[in-house]
Amino acid sequence: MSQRNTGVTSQVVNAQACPVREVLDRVAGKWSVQILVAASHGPIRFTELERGIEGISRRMLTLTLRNLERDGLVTRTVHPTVPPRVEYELTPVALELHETLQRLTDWAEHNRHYIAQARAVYDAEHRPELLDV
Amino acid sequence: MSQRNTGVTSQVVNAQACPVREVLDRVAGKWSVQILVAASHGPIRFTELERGIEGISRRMLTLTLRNLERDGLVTRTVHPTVPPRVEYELTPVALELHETLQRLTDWAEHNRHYIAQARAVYDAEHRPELLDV
DNA sequence: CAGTATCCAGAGAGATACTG
DNA sequence: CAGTATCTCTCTGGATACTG
Repeated sequence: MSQRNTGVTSQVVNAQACPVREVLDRVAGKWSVQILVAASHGPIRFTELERGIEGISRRMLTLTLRNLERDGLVTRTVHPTVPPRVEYELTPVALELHETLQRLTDWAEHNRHYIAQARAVYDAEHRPELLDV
Repeated sequence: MSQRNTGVTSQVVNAQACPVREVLDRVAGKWSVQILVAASHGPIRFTELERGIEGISRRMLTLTLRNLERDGLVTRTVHPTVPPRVEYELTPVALELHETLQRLTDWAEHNRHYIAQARAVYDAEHRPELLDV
C-alpha cells in the first residue's frame, strides 16, 4: 500500500462511509477490548468481569456489555436461579475480532520502545518544563 | 487509580501493562486514523488535511498531529518559504500501523452487515420506542 | 448476584478570532 | 499558510445507593 500522492485530491475519507471508524467506535472504548480479552477464554460472569478488569465501574461494565451485546459480539445468558447467574460469552464474530486485535497488539508490542523513545525525545525538545517538575 | 481491589487478584488484564491499550490510546481518537489514512499516500500539507478530513476543526487537527508527531508516527517538515509550507509524512512505523489497521478494516467490512442486523434485532427487542419516533 | 438510577467532574471537541 | 489562544458545551466515565 504505497502509492504516491498525485498532489491533487485529498477527498480522503468520509467518516460515515469509513469502516475503520465503525470498528474503532466499537472497539476503541476504554473497556471494550478488555472485556473481549477477559471473555475470550469462555463464558464469564458479571462479577468475575468486574473483579477481573481493574478499575472498571459497575456502570461502565454494564454499558459496555450492553453495547457489545447489541452489536452481536457477546451473548448474555441468564440462568434463572437464586441468586441469579448471568454469563457472557463471545460470539464467533467477536472471536475473529479478538484475533485481529492480536495483530494490533503485536504491532504495539513490537514498537512500544520506539514510541516511548519518540515521546521522550519530543518531550525533551518541546516541553523541557516537564522534566523538572 | 482506585484501590478497591476485592481480595481476588485479577489475572486478566492490567490496563497499564496491556499493549492493546497502548495502541488504542494512540489510534482510537476520532481523528487519528483519518489522518493516518489521509497521509498514507505521501507528504501532505496542513491545509490539505484540513480540507480533506470532513468535519475536523483546526484545533483538533493540530492537536492530533502533535500527538502523532510526539509518538513518532508522523514527521513535520517546515519549508522556510513565504508563505510557510509545512508537510506531514508518515514514518515507516506508522505505515506498518496503517497496514495493520487495514486488517481491522477488513474485519469491519466483512462483518458490517452482521453487526447492523444484530443492532436492528437488539433495538427491536429492547427499545421498541425507537422505531416510531 | 446482577444490575439500575443518579449525581457529578473532567476530558474531548467545536467555533473562531488572532498572529508570525 | 499554519498555526495558537480561548470560550463553551457535550459526552464520557467514576462513585455509589438502591432493587428484583
